[in-house]
Amino acid sequence: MGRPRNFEADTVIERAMEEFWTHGYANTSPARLAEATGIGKGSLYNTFGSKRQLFDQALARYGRMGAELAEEFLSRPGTTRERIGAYLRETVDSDVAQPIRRGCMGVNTAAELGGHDPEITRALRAIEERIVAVLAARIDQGRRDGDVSSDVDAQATAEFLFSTGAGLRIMAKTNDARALYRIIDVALSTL
Amino acid sequence: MGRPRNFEADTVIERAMEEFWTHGYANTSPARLAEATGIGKGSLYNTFGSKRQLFDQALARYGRMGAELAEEFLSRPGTTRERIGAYLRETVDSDVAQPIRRGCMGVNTAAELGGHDPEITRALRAIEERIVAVLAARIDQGRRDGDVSSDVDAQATAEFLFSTGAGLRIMAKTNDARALYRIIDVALSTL
DNA sequence: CTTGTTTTTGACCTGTTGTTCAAGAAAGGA
DNA sequence: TCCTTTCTTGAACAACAGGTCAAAAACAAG
Repeated sequence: MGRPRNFEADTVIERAMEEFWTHGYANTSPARLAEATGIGKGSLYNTFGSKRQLFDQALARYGRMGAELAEEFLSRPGTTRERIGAYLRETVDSDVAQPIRRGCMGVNTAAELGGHDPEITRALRAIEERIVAVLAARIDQGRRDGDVSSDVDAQATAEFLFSTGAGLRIMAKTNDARALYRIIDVALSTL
Repeated sequence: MGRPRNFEADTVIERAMEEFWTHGYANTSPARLAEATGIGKGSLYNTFGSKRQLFDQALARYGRMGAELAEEFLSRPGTTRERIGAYLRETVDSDVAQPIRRGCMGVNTAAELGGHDPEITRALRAIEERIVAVLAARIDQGRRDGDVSSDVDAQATAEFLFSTGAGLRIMAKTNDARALYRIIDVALSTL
């Protein structure tokens, strides 16, 4: 009953995510969101409640995508170092391929709202923990396989590599791919 | 001749820097700047031209401060690893000490405006190069002193450590000091 | 003093922000 | 067919953004 929606909420969230990702939270106006998603401002508010709630959903979606990407790259065959290297290079490549360097939405959000907004800070933390867990599991596997020294602390190194990823996404705003690749090589020498 | 200023431009830039640092560019309004600096909006525009130009000066000041901090920490006695470790821990400590985690103004600016605004991107790049040069010089010294292996590529490792610093400042938004210290320890193992 | 010059201030301006709302459109059920 | 319900849209809203400006204030020189 009632008039049916003429859009898919998921598609709207995806387009909103792109917009927030590219321009940040403060610099993305409802008018811009309406244009990017193709639906009216009224529908946006009717469906998602507020700009902030839409952002929450966009960030959650981004977090899921990020975790899936990490899982995908780290589960493929190869040594731990090869796989983590491929994963980090992939993030660099996809970053550099974009006409404007938008970096990582998680990192950008951490810079803009992390520490100020408790709810967003928690959400970021949850995304971080999920990816760190994937990295730690892969390093642990490497220790069992013998391609990673047993001296390596899987959790600490996973946190370090996540931090390296964050740093890389910031550096991607001012550096070219070659410099970023060099940084990855140094980071991988900890394995 | 003429009415004298009843404020020091440098003090105003410093206060504005704090404001931009804490809240970001978009989230710092002229009204807020006027309140934080203690002078009227008119004087602000009369002296600095625009919010953007004031920001440029604030960022330049931040860059100078950052380079000086790096020089100071790396010039003190100790091994390369000790000194760079102390420098990285210092940034973590000063971050964690603040009631709200504001991170690094350079990193925050890179996330917000880097890649979008060519002039700001260049300014960030200049700050980065200066600090990387300080790090590279210290690593080179370490190689001569013998506390760093000659296998270590000073420039690449300096870029890596700068990137680590950027990552740490992002991680400081969601992690406690202990986790950040652990990340520093792993990063230092590349030396 | 006056005059000329450079500040200072807050009121004011225009455009935009995030949000709401009234009016109408598109369905199913009575 | 006419409700009822749920959706759509864009106009309208108060608040605030970034910026300007006229008037008054504070000095030095004549």
